[in-house]
Amino acid sequence: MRAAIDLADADGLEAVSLRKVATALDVRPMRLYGYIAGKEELLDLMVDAAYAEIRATGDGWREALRSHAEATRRAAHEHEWLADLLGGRPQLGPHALASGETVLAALGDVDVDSVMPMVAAVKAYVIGAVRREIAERRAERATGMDEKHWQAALGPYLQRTLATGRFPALATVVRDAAHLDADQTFRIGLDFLLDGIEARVSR
Amino acid sequence: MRAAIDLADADGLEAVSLRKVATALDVRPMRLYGYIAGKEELLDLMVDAAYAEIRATGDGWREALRSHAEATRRAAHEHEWLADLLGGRPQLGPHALASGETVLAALGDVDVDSVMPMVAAVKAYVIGAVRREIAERRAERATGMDEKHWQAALGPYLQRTLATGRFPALATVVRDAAHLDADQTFRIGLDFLLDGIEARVSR
DNA sequence: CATCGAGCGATACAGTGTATCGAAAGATAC
DNA sequence: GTATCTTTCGATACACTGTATCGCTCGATG
Repeated sequence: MRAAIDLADADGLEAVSLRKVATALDVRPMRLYGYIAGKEELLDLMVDAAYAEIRATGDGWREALRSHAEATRRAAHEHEWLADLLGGRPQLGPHALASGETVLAALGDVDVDSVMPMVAAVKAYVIGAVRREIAERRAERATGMDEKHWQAALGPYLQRTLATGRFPALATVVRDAAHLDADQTFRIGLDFLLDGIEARVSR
Repeated sequence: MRAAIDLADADGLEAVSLRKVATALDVRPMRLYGYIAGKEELLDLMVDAAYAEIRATGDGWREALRSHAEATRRAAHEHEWLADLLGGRPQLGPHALASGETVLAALGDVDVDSVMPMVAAVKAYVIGAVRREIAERRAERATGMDEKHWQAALGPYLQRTLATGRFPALATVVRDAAHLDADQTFRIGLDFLLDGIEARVSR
């Protein structure tokens, strides 16, 4: 599993193959099946290992949810392949459960029936936000490699398409709106969600 | 692309191979490269085609965002493979842009700098929520196949793990909290988010 | 009618995950 | 100490995957 994570960190998830993991461990490929049931289980183990770093800190439900969200995002920045795997399968490994425990422990004084929807909503938001963020980062890395303004980076295609006048509202927003960076976008969306939760919970 | 969607609808995304698509079209595999650049482009085309059904309806920003979210979820229910692809790469195809246009058009009277964060947050939530929902649905289908209560469905493992006492908060929530169905969970989270947006936008 | 060019597809290559089964090694019984 | 049994191990094989290469075929042009 550690070998697989190293491979994925270096060259992405599609670089993880049982054969490469085996050679990294100086072992014959079939030997891996003595420890894992197949590749899917290996991926699950990788995700669970990543959850070891995802913990909630601070007091109160809001700070717990916020810190858990930021920790998840941080882990995905460190291991971009996590964005490909998060939410893809239910995570019930020990580290994932321990991670959930840290956030639920901080929600002790919240109505028990509200806890699940709250953390489910935050987790859903984080998964989607991180996915989009990593996807955009990869696209920037693939094309451009240096240009900061994605308008120019993703090239003539969008410019041309927006110039057709078929998407007036989209063109207006792209032209007139301030473009926030990834950190701001993530935090604003998270604040939206936490504000909405606060309004319903404390009422 | 239509052939690929049929394959994915029937047997999941991993059943989509260029060879199978080719034989479905009664064509030799290499012939496909006259129309697409590779498999990734085919997947992008599939996603863009799915976006054709994802539109925002109704008046006002809240109803636009809500309907867009529900439409996305509906599309993912009809094409479960969409959950695997959503958010994985930036979507700039014509149908995806047209989909975004319908929601942005309904946000005309919102401060232009607030528009992007609003739709980004909703899209992120939807992607994550749908992913988790489909993942859970698949897990239920794989194990059990009939049991409604996932506590029993995912078997002795969780029961045993929770019984260890290492995750007291988790155990309490699982035992005491009401378990909502997927529809309710999705809508509650979406309402959290829309409420939070409303609080910040109209202020 | 001949030549050329472009579209096409058979073949090939380097991979992938995993099933099978013979060989080796370790543990047990005498 | 030897013989049997059992468990562990790995080489090989299979059915796939996406895609590069390149010779062939066929239609259009001179």
